[in-house]
Amino acid sequence: MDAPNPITILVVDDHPVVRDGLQAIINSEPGMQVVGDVGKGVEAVALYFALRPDIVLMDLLLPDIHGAEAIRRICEKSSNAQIIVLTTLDGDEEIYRALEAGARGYLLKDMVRRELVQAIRDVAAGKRYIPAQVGARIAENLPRPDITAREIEVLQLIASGLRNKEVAYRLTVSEATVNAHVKHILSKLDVSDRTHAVTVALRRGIIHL
Amino acid sequence: MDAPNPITILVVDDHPVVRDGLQAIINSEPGMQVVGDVGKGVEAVALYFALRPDIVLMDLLLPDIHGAEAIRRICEKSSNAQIIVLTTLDGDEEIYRALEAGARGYLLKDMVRRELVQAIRDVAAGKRYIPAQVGARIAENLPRPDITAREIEVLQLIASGLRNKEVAYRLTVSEATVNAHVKHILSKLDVSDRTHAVTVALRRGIIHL
DNA sequence: GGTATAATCAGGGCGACCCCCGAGCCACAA
DNA sequence: TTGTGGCTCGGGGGTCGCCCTGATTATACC
Repeated sequence: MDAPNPITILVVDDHPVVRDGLQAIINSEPGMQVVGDVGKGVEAVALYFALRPDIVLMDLLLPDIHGAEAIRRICEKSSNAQIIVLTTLDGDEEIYRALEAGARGYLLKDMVRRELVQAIRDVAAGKRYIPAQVGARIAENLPRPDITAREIEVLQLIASGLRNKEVAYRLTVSEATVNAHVKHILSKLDVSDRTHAVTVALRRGIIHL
Repeated sequence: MDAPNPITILVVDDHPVVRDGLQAIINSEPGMQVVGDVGKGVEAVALYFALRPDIVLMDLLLPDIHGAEAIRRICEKSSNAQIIVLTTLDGDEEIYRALEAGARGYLLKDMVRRELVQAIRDVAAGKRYIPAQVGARIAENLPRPDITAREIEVLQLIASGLRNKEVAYRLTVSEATVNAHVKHILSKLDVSDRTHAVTVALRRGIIHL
């Protein structure tokens, strides 16, 4: 054997076909090996501590909890965990949340095989792997738009078609307060109406359908 | 050999990892074999007529043209083409457009291996394969919401944050006309404001970000 | 203790949105 | 021809979104 210590990898993705694809790519590469794969977030956390892999490939859209939350739970107890995010989402907010949670790398799913292998080797070696495509996006929009948790609540309710008065009732505050939140949202997202605010927020991953 | 005539399959998906996963699943199954894979729509059409596979697995989100358009181009010249749509999208409109274009099956990407194999065998045998999850969605919302092409234009412009007056200018019509279109859109989508109309349209795949 | 920010609330004003009614033109089908 | 439906356009009126200026609490940070 040429690899005394192959890189062990845990694959987390809710699509079986993607898990198979990743296994096929990784296992055909010398020096790395998939030791487990799972489709749900909580199971991923449990499996991580059972297997202690060198690398975790983590999708963000999982059926139970958000991938960033799974990353946070892992890094909370094991700060040296090396996790690479692997997703189709390229909204700013998703990237920020994943990196904040402790991810060391970020891959978009339209990557080619070479990029995946390189990312695994880089992160396994202790480096970070942020592709130019993603890095540029972060550099562009800094400073991060500091949308408040409360503002996101309002945004989500607006997206579901509620009027300000209805949002106010739902959040048990006055309509004036909702007006203020909306004003701040429009300002922070640099748009001039609530509809555009919703589409921008969706594009950035601040809210979801 | 146990399979004198294995089912030949062309895989169309813009994600290399998904193509690898599909190959891994299919080629490990007796009686079927991937004979080609490609990531773009126009190349898929060309490759179909070069390879003449029994089955095409077609993603809808492709970098160049929409998957439904690729299906249409194939079925135009080869009406007996057997195409299975394979996508993460579950909006009504996407399903309708794909089936109208000539697709014989519709699979969501969170399927398991068994479903994929079954769908291939069914469609190769001349049957249709519409999973209950998708079939129910079609049954629910029938009759199909007949949103007009013009209304979709308006919807798309509204989603990008334009006011009715700006939409009118962009389409070189009067504001009264745009008001009428908006009224019809709200009625057909069964919502009461433009913001909700946009989110519903996004969910149904009528428009995209 | 001073500063900053988030979250809460109020009144007034203007324009946009949405609904109601009406209408004519055109293409296609029965 | 008649009918159907899409696209176009107008007036009037009520509601709502958004802006403006102001304010008080609470929390966090230095």
